[in-house]
Amino acid sequence: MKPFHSYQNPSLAVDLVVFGYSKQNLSVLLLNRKEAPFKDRWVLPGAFLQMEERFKDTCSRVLKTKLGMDDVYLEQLYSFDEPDRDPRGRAISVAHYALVNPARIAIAAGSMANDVSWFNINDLPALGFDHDSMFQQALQRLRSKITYFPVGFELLDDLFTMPELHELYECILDITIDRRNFRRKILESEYIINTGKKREGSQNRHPDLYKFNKKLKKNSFQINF
Amino acid sequence: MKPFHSYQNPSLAVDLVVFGYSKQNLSVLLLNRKEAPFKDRWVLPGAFLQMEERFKDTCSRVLKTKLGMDDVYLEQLYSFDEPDRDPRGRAISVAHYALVNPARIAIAAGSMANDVSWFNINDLPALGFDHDSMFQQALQRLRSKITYFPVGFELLDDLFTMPELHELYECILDITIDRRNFRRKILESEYIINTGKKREGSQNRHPDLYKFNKKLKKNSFQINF
DNA sequence: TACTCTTTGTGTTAATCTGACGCAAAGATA
DNA sequence: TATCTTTGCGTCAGATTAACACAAAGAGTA
Repeated sequence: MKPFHSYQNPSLAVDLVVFGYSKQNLSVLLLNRKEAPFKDRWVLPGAFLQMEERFKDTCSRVLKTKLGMDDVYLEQLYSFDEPDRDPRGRAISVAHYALVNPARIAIAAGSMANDVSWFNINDLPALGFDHDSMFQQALQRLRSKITYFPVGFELLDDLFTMPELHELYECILDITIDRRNFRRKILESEYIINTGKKREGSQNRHPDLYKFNKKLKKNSFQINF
Repeated sequence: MKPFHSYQNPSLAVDLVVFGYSKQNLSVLLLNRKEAPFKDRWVLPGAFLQMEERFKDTCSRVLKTKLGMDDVYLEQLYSFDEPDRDPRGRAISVAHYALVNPARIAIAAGSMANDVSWFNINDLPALGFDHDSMFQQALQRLRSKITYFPVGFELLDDLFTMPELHELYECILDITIDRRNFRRKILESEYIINTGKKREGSQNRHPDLYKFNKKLKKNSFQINF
């Protein structure tokens, strides 16, 4: 199919804010550019749309081929259209964010090791293009979303403990939440289920293992921290 | 500037969900198509991007030339990219929504009268293209936004009464809200100011006239109804 | 002028929710 | 068995909310 419109259209791309949570750290995946523009600067991974691709297809392609990730939570954020956002010419980018559990993927393998890296969100370098504002928008969206939708389980293992979930929320929202009040609110929301099992191996009392409730009655809730 | 990317890019368009509030009715502006595809069907107003235009420029152009509107509240919603969403060929559309006060614009003037019309949101025809889902998404966003950001004043006159604001919220959210509790919450949010004047002419007690507080300390709040 | 009807502005109160915190059980170590 | 830390469960005062009562304002009417 050919475009039916009269003038030469802008290039279309996606850019990805890939969040990973590991060891009480929320991180973002960045790429070190090897060519101009923004040579040697860190940027978000992205790619131009290929024929007949939908945005999510392009995102999956990037995640798969550049980063070796499969089956990732993905959400469209916003489309960036400033005419000069790419020095090479007019390009429109549809920003997305992804949530991955770094434990499940082999990221720093092979040739990638040098130019792909996780950065703690509190310690980011200045990014190329307009990627700083893409990141800010993604972080804002994630912070907002986690208070009314169970996206946390995308970042954790299938089984997790209450303290782990608690730390995730504190880390993402960058606030401290009373442990006991957090437990009460989360349990009232009914979006996690106690499996009856316990996490073994720790020195002190073994915490209960929970899993996410996949048959939520309501598909949204509101928790105010 | 020419695209620097290799393949022929999809066409790029914007589509607009224009909300208007009048006489206790929330309405959307629709266009009756005169050509195929979707001839004689109602659709959202929209247009293809022209050279160097940003999305908002294109939106303003549509609002100005097709609908005679200036200076309208506008927000980007979501980009729609299904390959077959336009039978004429691959086209990507960035949906926006706009809030206007119908009293301020002369809409049904001249040649437009036949093919442009307001529809109550509860009484919409089936729309062409994928515009039904665009509308649904816009309504959802508006409902969410109005609970944490003062967008209501875009739909009302500069001066308005408490009962008018109350009705606007009930209409948009499609719920009933206790009049007195609504007053308390809105006043606590400090996003409106009592002007001291009163609306004259009504048969009963003359309600106070309020205006929106343009120097809000906090730029967001949360009201739960 | 006094009475009625309706709308609008203000206040009250009981029920609910929230934040802050106490305490005991569980597990490992000494 | 005692100690230390973490985890699970409960309590309670203060804040917030929903439901509702009531008086003031305005216009019409007898």
